[in-house]
Amino acid sequence: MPATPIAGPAIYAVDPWVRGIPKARHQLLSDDERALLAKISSIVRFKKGETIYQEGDAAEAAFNIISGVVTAYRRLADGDHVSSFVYQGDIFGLSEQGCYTNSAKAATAVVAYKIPLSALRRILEQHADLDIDLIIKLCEGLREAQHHALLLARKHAATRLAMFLELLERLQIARGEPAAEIHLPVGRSSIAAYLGLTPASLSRALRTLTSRKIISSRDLRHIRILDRAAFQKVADTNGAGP
Amino acid sequence: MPATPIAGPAIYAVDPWVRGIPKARHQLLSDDERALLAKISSIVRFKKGETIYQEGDAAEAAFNIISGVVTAYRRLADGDHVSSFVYQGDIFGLSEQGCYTNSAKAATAVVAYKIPLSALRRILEQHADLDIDLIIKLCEGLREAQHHALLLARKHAATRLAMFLELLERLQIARGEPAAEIHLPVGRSSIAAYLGLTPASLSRALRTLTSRKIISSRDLRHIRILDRAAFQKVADTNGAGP
DNA sequence: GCCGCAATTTGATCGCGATCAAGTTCTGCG
DNA sequence: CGCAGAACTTGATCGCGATCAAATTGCGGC
Repeated sequence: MPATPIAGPAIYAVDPWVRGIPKARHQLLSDDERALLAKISSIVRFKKGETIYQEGDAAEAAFNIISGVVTAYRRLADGDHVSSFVYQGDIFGLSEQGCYTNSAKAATAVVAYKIPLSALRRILEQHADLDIDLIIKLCEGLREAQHHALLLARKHAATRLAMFLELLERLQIARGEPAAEIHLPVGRSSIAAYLGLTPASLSRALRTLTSRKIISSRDLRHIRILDRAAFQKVADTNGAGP
Repeated sequence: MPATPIAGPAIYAVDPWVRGIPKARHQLLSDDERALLAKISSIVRFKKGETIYQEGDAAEAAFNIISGVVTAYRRLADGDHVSSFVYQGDIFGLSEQGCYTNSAKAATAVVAYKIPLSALRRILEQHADLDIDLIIKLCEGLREAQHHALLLARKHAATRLAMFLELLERLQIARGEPAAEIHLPVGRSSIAAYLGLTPASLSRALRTLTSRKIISSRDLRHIRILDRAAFQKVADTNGAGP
């Protein structure tokens, strides 16, 4: 009975409830676990704009962000595709057959734990608790990737933008930050690359929502939702997937 | 030092090499593990077209496909978005806070293990090996979802189609099936829903590649690649992400 | 604060996929 | 085998985002 691989995100059944006792999403690691990880990992710093690793490099370590934001992306013949914005507490450094499967660069100044893969392997073999927590993190990542695909399937630029702003707001709330205003972690072109739009189209989409008084922006990095009902309508119904 | 959640698929550093000894992707579970799972799970069957569960239902079980193909999708106001086609050996039934996060229906007749979540929890707590295997499966699923997003970021219909056919071929090879011809597991409209196209546009994209002698189709479910070089060009360079 | 460069916005035009509608083929079932 | 309904293909038109280019704004360094 040979089992076989996947055609898609075919996983799951495990989430923060898996252990019966829900953990807050932001507090997956216990103090003991943190101590353990700290012992085997070093702290590294990156300047804004610095490349952390590139697709195809030999993967020797994973990273766990202490502060700052990292952009994970793939370099394509015709420009980059941003696959995610990685925040404080998140793990990144996905590898396949010993090589990184994407590139990563610091969107802001970044401080992170650098965890050698060899050490990580050892830990995982012994520490069942950490396994579970990693599984939970993976499920979150999987859901995020699925959400990204859902977003990209939307036809209208304004809908994609609204879904993205919704996501940022949700994450801000989950992090316990004030959410009256949505903070954009990166510049327009990176957001456009995440949304599958050109910077020009993104700009127009912002303009559309702004002129309809659905959102307003204090500056390039801060957006406020003025008309929640209209906003939801744009995010939900409009711009249908075909 | 509060850690925080994600803005994307922010995971990884773990893959089938994680234990030092690579496992074939299709043989993640040892015989012991299979026996263990078999003991706690029941075998269920679904007829073609039958709904297995729906988004929002209380999640009581995960599934592991023995044979057949399942379509995982989300129901949207304006039509469905297919998030993955799930094959033999894959696990599905992703839940969040006790409810399924997507719907699933049988694309063909399906036989599957049904694994109650309560049992799965117990197993995972005790069986470290299974954890690792689940982590690997999750990483695969995550990569698939990221690939899906990459595909959906492409502008031209023909490029999306070619990337999808490439994926199917890769999976066929991984499963050890002959790959001279690509087998489509589902009908046109499901493929269109996966590609973020209308059935009409998908049909036209097929026509384009066919008339350019890049592919040929024996019938609605079998496609052959005639001109590999041209095919790669369509899949890689053309239809750039913005 | 001022300079220079990069990022963003705006404008005009074009092309591709959506849409709506009408054939055509496939499929299941008596 | 033939029928009925669904799935798929094809056609004509429209709209939105891409594209290319120019104007403007924001930002780092001094």
